[in-house]
Amino acid sequence: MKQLVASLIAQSIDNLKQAGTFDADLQANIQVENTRDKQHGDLASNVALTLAKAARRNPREIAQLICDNLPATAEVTKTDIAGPGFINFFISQDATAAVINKIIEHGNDFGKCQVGNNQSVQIEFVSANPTGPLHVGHGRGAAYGASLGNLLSVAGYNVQREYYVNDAGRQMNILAASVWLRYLALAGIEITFPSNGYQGSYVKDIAAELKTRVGNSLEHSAEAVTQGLPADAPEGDKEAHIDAIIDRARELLGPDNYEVVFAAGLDSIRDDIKDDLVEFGVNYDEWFSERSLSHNDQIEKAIKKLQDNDHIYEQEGALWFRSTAFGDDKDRVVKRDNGQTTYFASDIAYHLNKFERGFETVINIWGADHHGYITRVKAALTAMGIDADRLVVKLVQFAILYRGSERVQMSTRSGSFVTLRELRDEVGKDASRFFYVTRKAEQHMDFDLELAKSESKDNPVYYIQYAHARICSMIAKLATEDMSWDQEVGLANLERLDQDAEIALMQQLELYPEIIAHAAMAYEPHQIAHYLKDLASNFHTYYNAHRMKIEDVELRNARLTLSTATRQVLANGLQLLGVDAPEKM
RNA sequence: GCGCCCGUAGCUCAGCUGGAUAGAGUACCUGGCUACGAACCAGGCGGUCACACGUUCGAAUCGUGUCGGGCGCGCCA
Repeated sequence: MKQLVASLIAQSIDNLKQAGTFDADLQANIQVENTRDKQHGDLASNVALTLAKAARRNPREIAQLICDNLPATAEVTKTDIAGPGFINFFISQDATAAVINKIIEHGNDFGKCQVGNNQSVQIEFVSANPTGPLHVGHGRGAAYGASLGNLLSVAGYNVQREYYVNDAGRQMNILAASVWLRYLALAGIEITFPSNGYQGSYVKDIAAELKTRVGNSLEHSAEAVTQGLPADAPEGDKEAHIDAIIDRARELLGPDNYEVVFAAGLDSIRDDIKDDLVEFGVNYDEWFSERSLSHNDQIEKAIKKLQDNDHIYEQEGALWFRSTAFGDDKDRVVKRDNGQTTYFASDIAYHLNKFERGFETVINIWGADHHGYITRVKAALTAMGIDADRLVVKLVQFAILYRGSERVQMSTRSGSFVTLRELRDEVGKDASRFFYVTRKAEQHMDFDLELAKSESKDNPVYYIQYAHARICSMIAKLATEDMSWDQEVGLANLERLDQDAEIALMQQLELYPEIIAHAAMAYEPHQIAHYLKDLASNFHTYYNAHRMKIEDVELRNARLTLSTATRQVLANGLQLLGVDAPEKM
C-alpha cells in the first residue's frame, strides 16, 4: 500500500513536470509513513516539505498541486493537506481488507521476503568457553543470535549458525587439572584445591563420572602431586601454582591419560551447553573446534599468509602483526618468544577459515567486553586481502544482574553465578527468551532476578500467547455452540469488516512484512517482539469491543476469518523469537 | 588518559531514513464478566527526552562539548 501511494505521488510529480509547473530536473525523495493519529488518515507523506526549497514554493501550495494531480484510484478514497504541508491519504476498506487474503494464501510463509537475496550468511554466537555451564549473561547472546538467525532466514538469507568452541588454551588445562584433583579427592587423596581452579560443583560431577568410567587408573599419591609445587595464594603466586599443577598432571599421567581427563571435562561441559541451548530453543548447524585449527596447521597458514603480504615482523623473539597499519592502537603478537601462537592468531585463522568456507557475510555476536578486538580482527582480514566490511560484529551489552537492589557478581571460576538453566527452570523458556529479545542488543539491561521470577506471570509474552490461545479456543468451541466457521464465506464478506477496531487490526497485520524486512536489515529482532505486543493489543481490544459468535452468518465468518489471520501472524512472529504459540494456556 | 556502548514517565523499556500533541508495560486511582477465555478491556495519573550550544521549515533522533553510568585498553584466554 505504501508503495502504491508512493507511486501515485511520483506520477503526480511527473504530471506537474510535464505541465511545466515543476522544473524537469527536480528530484523528489518520496517517503510514505504510517500515521500515528487516524485523524491524519492512514498514510502520510512529507514530500511537499522536502520539495519546498528546491521548488521555491510554499509547502502547502506544493501539497495542493500534488493532490490535484494524483491519478484517481479505488484504493485512495480521500486526500487531505494538514499542518505545514503533510499529505494525508485515506485508504479504502476494500484495499485494507485485502491483507487477509494475502495472509491466508501464504500461511506460515506470510512475511517472508527476499531482501537477503539468497546471500549466504554465517552467524556465530554464544561461543562461551566450555569451562562451565552457561549463565544468565550468556542467555542474552543466545536469544539474540537465535532470533536474528530466524529473522535473516525468513528475510531471504541463507543462514548458517555456528558455535566456536574455545577448546584450546590454558583455561581448558586449568579445567582438566581441576577435574583431576576432584577425581583424586574421591579416592581419598586429599590435596588442597587451588584457589585458581574451577570451584563449581559441576567439576565434582565430572570427576565422579570419570571415576566410574576409568576406576582408579588415574590415581597418584598426594606426595607425588604436590611435591615441590610453588605456593598458592595468598602466600605465593596462584597463577604459577596452577600452572605447576597442570605440568605435574601431564608428567604423572602421560599424554594419553592426560587427554582422557581433558576430554572428560571438555566433552561433558560442551554436551551440557548443547543440551541447555536446545532446551532454550537454540540450535546450531556447526560446533567449530578451536583445536581443529591447530591440528590442521591453519594457524601457521594464516600467519604465513600475513607474512607473504609483508605484515609480520620479528621483535624480541616474537612474531608481530603490524595491525597499526590498519588503524589499530598497537601491533599485536601472533607468536610468542616461546614459540606458542597467541589466541589472536587462532582468531585470525578462524576468521580466514570462515571466509574460505564461502560465506559472503559473517556476523559475530560478541559480548560488549570484546569490542576492543573488532579493530584488530578487521585489520587482519584486510591484511589478508578480505574486505573487512563483510565481517559484521554485533555487540551485545551485558545484562547487569540484581537480586532486588543487590548487584550480583558473576564468575565462572569462583562458581558464583546463576545458570541459564536455573533461570529457565524458574521463569520458563518462553518468558526468558522474550525478556531478553525485547530489548535491543546495544541497550544496557538491568536484569533483576527476583523481579523476573516474581513477575513471570506478568511477562508480556503471555499477553501475546493469550491472544493466540484465545483465538484457538474460540474456533475450537464453535461446534459445541451450534455454530460454524467457513473461511470461504468469510473471505467473500470482508467488506463487512468496517468497525474501527477491525480496520486498526487489519492495518496492523499489513505492517508485518515490512517489519520483518526492516528488522532483518537492521539486525534487530526486538522489533518483532514489540510489533507482536501491538498486534495482540489490537486483537484484545477488538475482541472486547465486538462479538464474533453471532447469528449474522456473513459477519460471523468475516470476523472469524480476520481472527484466524491474526492467529497466523502471531504464530509466525512468535516462531521467529523461539516462543511457543500455545492453543491453550 | 584513549576507545566503544548507553542516558526517554517512580521502575523496566520502545520510538523507523529528522516530521504533526514523545508511546507501551508496570506501579497507583476509577470502571467493566447471569454473552465468545478477566492471563482481558476502557479511562485517569505520570516526562526539562541528562545538560548546553549548533545544523533547519522542523531535533528524543544529526554534529560538537560537558556531566553521569557500563565495558575495554596483556607475548591472558
